[in-house]
Amino acid sequence: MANVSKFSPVRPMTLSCKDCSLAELCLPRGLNPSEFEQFMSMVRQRASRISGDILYRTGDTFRAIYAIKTGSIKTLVSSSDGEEQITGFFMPGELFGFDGLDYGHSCTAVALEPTLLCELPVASVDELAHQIPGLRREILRKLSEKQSMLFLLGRRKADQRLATFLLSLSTRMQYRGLSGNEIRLSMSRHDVANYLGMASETVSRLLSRLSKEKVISVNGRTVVIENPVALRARVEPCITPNAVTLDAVSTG
Amino acid sequence: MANVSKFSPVRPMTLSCKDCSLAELCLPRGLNPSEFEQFMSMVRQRASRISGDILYRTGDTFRAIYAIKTGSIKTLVSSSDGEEQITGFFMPGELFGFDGLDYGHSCTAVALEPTLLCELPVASVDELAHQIPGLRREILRKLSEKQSMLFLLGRRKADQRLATFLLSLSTRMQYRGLSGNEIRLSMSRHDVANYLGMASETVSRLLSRLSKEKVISVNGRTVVIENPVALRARVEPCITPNAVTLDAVSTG
DNA sequence: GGGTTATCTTGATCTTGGTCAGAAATGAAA
DNA sequence: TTTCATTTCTGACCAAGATCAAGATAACCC
Repeated sequence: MANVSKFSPVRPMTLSCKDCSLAELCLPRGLNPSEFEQFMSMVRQRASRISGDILYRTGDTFRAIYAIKTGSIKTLVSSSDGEEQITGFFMPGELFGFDGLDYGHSCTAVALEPTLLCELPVASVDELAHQIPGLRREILRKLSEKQSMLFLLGRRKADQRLATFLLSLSTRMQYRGLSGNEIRLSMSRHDVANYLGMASETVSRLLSRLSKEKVISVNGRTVVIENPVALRARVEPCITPNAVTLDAVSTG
Repeated sequence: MANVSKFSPVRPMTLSCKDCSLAELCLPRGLNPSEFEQFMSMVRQRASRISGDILYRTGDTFRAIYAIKTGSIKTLVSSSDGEEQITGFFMPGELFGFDGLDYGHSCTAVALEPTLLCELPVASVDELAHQIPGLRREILRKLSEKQSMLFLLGRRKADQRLATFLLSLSTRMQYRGLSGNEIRLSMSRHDVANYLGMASETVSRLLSRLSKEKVISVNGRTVVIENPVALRARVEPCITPNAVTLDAVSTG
């Protein structure tokens, strides 16, 4: 699968985190001014011109935490026989790369489209924790997010999983100031299916069904949520609002 | 569900971690002597006389990390309509309680049998990280364990999930010096099923089938692995040895 | 543009495993 | 012991969803 080419470093540019439109999103919450300065001084940029580029692979030594500026990323683990499990999708303003903070990366990170990243080089967990205390909380948040995903995969039917997924994407878009009604999926049906533990045909069928029921409208990889209330009703009988978020679920 | 009574504190006893037969197991790896002293001085004990006792609930403020001395524990999350998802089982020598290190416990922890715990009071993550650096690694390990469980629930059939579960229990028993051939399940079929995302009838049927095929023998809650090679063969075509461990999978 | 390839949709089966129901086993209480 | 409750097992049935097999679209490349 995927391209073997790597993300390329981009010259620092004049850009500062302070001026970045995503600053409110991608910076860890609760950094004080001096922490912020420190964070900023460390950020570098990397870019992938095409989709399929690999940022890091399973086993690579941990070197940095990443924030997405434009584009999107998937993280995945693979088994000995080549089977893959997608463990997370990441959108602009989201942080990832926490996987394998202890003994090298446990995931592989792949660009889903041309993508621009901000990279925060970190040599070790200790350094990370010392330099940016706010990032520690981010790790713990990811730890507790696991439960949502276990719940989703273990206890929910295919249609509920897909509805939850769409709502999650929508919520995450809203978080970065967009309406969240029109979702541009950067991943294939196959990827969605893999992530949600079902067949890609099932994803197609469920999207068609939701479309026929006027809950959403689908045009290629663009999904418009026509009736958010109805969509939410698909998951609500079972999952608490809390467990529904699914935001950036992954250890990525 | 479950008993509302709480675990009771037990007077410190003369016991020291140094003399504990589980020291090698439950102590975080890589503590230096001074860290060890510090760890030891903080440990208190709690006990549950009966099964069903609740150690902490979702929402409770985080106060301690726990190590199991005897007995076992399950951790679970529940949705608004009372549905429960078991997120982990913990056996003697295993650490748990990391869930909700940031904003209070995200799980509920319930005794599966009379259980004796060692409690390591920790007021906050910061304190934890400062006082016992080795514990930080433990948190990260749990973070990366998530992938195994996602893989298992998302990509594996019911029989593979059950086989993986049995092998995980066996491995964990071996880790504490037991043969791991004879497994005493402290949890009900219902709990196993819940954890693995299937119906309890399916667990029964699969156990019967494995028994009929002479891979295991089942007597109530005691499972003897008669043919470890055959059992391993059920999961191996698909999962890497790495992903199979499943040890104490949970955020608990 | 036209041809090629990958992705997506839809239909037709078939299998896995869930649900329902009742029997058997186990355990706890009197 | 007898009774009662809980857990477990097994069978019968059914539905969700996987798999197989074409087509239909869309993306890509010369």
